[in-house]
Amino acid sequence: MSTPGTPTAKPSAKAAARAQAQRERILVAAQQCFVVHGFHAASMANIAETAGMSAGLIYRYFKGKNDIILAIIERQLEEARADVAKLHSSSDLVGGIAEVFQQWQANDPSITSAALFLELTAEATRDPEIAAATHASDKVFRADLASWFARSAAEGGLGVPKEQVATRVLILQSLIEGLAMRAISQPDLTVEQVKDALSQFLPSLLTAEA
Amino acid sequence: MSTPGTPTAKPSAKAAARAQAQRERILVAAQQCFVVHGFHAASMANIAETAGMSAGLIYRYFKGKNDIILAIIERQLEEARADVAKLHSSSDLVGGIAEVFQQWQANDPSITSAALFLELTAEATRDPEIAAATHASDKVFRADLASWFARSAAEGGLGVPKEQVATRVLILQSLIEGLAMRAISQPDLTVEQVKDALSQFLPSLLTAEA
Amino acid sequence: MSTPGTPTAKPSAKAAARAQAQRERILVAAQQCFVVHGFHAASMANIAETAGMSAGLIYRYFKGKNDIILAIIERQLEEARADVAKLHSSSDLVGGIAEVFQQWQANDPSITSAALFLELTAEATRDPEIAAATHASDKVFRADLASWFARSAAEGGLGVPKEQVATRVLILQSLIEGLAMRAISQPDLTVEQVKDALSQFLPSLLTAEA
Amino acid sequence: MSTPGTPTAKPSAKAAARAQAQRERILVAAQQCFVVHGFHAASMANIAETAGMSAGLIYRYFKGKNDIILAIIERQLEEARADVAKLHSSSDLVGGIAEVFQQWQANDPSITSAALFLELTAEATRDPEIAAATHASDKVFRADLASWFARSAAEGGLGVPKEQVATRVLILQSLIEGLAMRAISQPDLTVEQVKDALSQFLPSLLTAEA
DNA sequence: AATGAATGAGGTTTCATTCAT
DNA sequence: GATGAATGAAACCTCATTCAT
Repeated sequence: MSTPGTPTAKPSAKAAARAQAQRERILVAAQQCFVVHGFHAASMANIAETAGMSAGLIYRYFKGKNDIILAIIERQLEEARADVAKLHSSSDLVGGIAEVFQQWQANDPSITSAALFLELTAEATRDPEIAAATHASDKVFRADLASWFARSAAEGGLGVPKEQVATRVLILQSLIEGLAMRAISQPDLTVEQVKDALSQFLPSLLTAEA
Repeated sequence: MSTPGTPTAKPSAKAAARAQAQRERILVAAQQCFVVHGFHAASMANIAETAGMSAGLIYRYFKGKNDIILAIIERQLEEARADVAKLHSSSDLVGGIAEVFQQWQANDPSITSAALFLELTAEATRDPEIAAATHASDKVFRADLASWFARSAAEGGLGVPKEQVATRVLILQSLIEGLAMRAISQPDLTVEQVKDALSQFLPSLLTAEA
Repeated sequence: MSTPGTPTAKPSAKAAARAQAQRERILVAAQQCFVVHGFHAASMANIAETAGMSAGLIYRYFKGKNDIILAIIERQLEEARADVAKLHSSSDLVGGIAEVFQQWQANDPSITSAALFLELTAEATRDPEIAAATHASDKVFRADLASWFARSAAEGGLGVPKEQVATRVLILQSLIEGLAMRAISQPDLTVEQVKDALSQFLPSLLTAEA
Repeated sequence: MSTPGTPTAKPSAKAAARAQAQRERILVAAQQCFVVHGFHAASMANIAETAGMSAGLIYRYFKGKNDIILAIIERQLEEARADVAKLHSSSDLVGGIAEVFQQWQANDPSITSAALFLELTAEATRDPEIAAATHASDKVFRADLASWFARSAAEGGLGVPKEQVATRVLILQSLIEGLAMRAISQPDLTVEQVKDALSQFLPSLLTAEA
């Protein structure tokens, strides 16, 4: 079936690359549409137009709308993990979180929108597939955070006592996710206020002492 | 039929009362449907059936689906304020929040569902009317909390220094709302863990000292 | 919920009657469309137009296209049984079958079209629901025929020996159904030819002797 | 002979042979798909995959889906004629028909599926091209049978009186085609029952006497 | 006041067919 | 010759909303 005389490896590799690029194009468009219209209000036609292709073509790359949502959750996990990694390295947790807050408030498309994050979590309540993906994603994310808390300072961690790790991760994560809601519900909240608040209460979470 | 010749005043008052009751019936049904199916997936037929009335009748009391959503936001404000009042009176903030968390996790219909809360907040990003209602509601709620923090202990408050109030309200509210997401994304989180965490970190928020 | 002062029985009976009438209207239109275009080629829009209603309304009375097909199979069974009953009473089997053949050939809409019958049977090969309905329907029909063969002449039957019944029913049914195909594939076949052929070979099927 | 630079005659002959082989490959795949899914439900992509080629390539050999169906009817004619020839030679008509019945019931892919046969006949009701092909095919088939009936026993025929031929062909063909429907609608019918029935009623069709 | 039948727009999805490579 | 990505039309179905009764 392959053209005789040419190695099959190269064309198929090229095709796979193109397919991957198309998937990416669709996901970017979908994320944008979901942010603007919401999961259910965003139509496939909408996504297709944003991606600059016909609606039917999307089904060559995704099984359906739900499949797109699932893929977006995975994207989100990767982004979130990258963000966490950035927080570690910067060792300026307050500044890092404040920046994320600011991006949420500005609806910065370079990170996952706060609204999308909320809607996605709500949807996990109803769609079992989304629930599974969300829970798995969340578990990995928590493990990342926990490992950072538990590692010794010499290894770039915080050296938090083991029996304290889960508790502090819980508080930190709640605080961050709560700020996602604040970014939406309290639009006149300034980054400075957030920084002030975090400066005051984060330190007690990050000390090595019990 | 009503007695002929009677003035219209009394019947109309009665009618108004009935209208209010009908609205309430619809809202209760709608809230239930929204929790189960989400805003967009919940159909008017669904709501009508849950309310035990015909679909057409709903349009006598609400202009449309959006109108119902708006009304539900108002309901939520009232409920949230009532919850805050309960927290004050009990003076056991940790226990109170933990209880709310538990209800969220169990999807207890006696309080606003966590999923509905999230979806509603997300929707505020898109619908200006909902945004306005949400922001107004949030403002009142924050004012309630702030007043409680600011009031002296003698008056049933916490006696927090005025310049500290906004900061602490921000942290507390973020924490609580973050727990709404935890209730969904981390289903194996126990109330005990939440209580432990809160017991450790809430006190510093509630002291009268700077 | 019902209008006070009026008995609920009458309106609901009326509603049920109307619903039944609508179902009938849809089934007639569907059968017509299926005959003209075939099962899959006939669109819901097509059926709706033929029935003189909007496409969406059909879904109030039928769960989907498959549901309509299933209902049509049941209709067919009833018609077929009625036809068999006619054959008994007339005691002119040859003339009766010849008439059916003529109606098949003329695509007489008053009986099930031969083409629809064939397509439906073919579909039973693929759709389990249709298979179940078809097999059940066929069983009942065969039992009707068998009972006629087995009953004594005094009771309006043929008095065929019991051990011969199944065999003869098989031959008769094959012959009749084969004529459905002849009506389509051999359009210049005349009723007279059919009558001649049946006159010659049916008698041996219908005698009481072995 | 084949010196380089020769005219295009031989290569084009080769090309034609290849084209014929490709058409055959497609037809085999199509028939298989039609049996499994039906005419309309079988997709071109499906056929292409079964044939082990790309969807686009099919259009080099066939004008479209309808063109394939037409070609399949012709195939069927050839197969059916071959089957008839087999029946003659075996001179065991009962056994031959019973075997065909068994293959129909088992959906044996080596002969035309009963379901495909039915669907195809039904389609003839609607598509004039298919009708023409079917009728022509049927005519040839009947002529084959008639010639067998009419030929003298010495010539390997049955020696049936000329004025009886058409009648008996009609009955025989109806019976056989009716068994195609029985194979589908009466799945618990056994080959033995069919053989018994045929043994009893076929002889009268095959005698040389009037 | 109340019903629920009816509509029409719009949603997701499939698929025959074309065409650049 | 061969591929398979791409399109566009059309399919089935759902639902907010209206309106005669």
